Amino acid sequence: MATAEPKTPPPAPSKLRADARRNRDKLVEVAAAAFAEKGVETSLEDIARQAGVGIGTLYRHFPTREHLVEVIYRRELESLAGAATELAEKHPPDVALEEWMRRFVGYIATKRGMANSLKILMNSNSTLFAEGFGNIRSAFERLVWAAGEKGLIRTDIDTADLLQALSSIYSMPDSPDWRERSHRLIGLLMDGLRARK
Amino acid sequence: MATAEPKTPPPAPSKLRADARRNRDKLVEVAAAAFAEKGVETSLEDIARQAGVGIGTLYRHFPTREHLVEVIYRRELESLAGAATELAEKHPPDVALEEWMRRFVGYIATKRGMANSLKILMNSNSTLFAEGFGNIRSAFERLVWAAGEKGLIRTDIDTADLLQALSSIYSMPDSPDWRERSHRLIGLLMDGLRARK
DNA sequence: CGCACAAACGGAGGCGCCTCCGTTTAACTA
DNA sequence: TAGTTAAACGGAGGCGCCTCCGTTTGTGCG
Repeated sequence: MATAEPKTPPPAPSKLRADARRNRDKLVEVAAAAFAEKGVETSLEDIARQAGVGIGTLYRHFPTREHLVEVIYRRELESLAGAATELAEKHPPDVALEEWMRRFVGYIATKRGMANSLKILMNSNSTLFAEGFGNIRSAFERLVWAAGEKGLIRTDIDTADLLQALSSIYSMPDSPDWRERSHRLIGLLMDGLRARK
Repeated sequence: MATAEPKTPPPAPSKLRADARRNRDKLVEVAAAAFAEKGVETSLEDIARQAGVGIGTLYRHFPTREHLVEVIYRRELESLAGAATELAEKHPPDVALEEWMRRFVGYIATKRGMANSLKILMNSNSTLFAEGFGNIRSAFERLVWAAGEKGLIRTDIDTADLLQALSSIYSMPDSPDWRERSHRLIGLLMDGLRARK
């Protein structure tokens, strides 16, 4: 009988009054930090408080928790894809690739425990994900290709395999030395990639 | 970081003090009715109130909402399987079969909207389901077999197919005439079963 | 400017979740 | 029957969710 209701979609992005825009941006910023630090279960009232707005304002901008999560998720995905271009400009291709992979695992590390919310989103809005993941994949492929082009890494590898290997870090139990472990793994992969076949 | 915690399992069934046993039984009874009528989202405080116990008592017996749902779910599954035997004793095999199918459909109708809670349960406790469904399947097979034995229905049908057909009612949109529709469908299936090949 | 008014704000209030702990009571013993 | 005690009770209280609506404010217009 009572299945999940669609609710009204998040408000159209443009044509907001100046104060509304300001508050919305502030909320997004605070929420991103809060989710990263304390997980998606963070109290929305806390987020509103930290953003210096009333709880009503938060709910007007993001009618459900999932709407907010979606916006943050999307933003991070975009910034990750964008980082590829930026890194490619500032570093040699292989270094750019390695650094990007580190950021990638850092990103998915954040998403542990978010699994539930993400699943709900995936069902209700699967285009978002196709799109987001597509951007990530092509950003990654550009980096790999550039490094291969310069002869810095081998060219006979399947980028999908590589991405899968990185994603599998998701299932590593979280321990204090988590970051080191993942960096070692990435180092290992890079050595493999640099090895002449 | 913050994934779903296991919590302590539901308290062992036996060796309860008399009052505890009474309260537990009453809670189960009330909860079954409430879930059936208003869905799994029903307020637990309401259930406690209706059962005439404090909310603390409810939580002592069922540390999480899922624990309570599981107990109800299991109970209903058992009673459905048990009904097969009972019906078989009181009616001709084909009538017993038809009536049982109606009950089956009525049962799964209750579970709409419960999907979420059930999924959580399935992940955490999959043996429960294997067991429960196994009982249902064999109860159903007994009925079909008995009717076939007496020559009341054909014997060349696959019970799994039939059960699947019944389950598919799950995806029928809920409308006021839902029950009639499902009964008509069952009638149709029965006619098919009775038809000499 | 100053005005009008829709847009946006914000927080009180109602509800449900869950925990904690002082009080009650069933059950066992002498 | 009275006494003891561990088991069980229950509800107050703290927190978070979300809605509703009276108040404030940005914006466009004369």
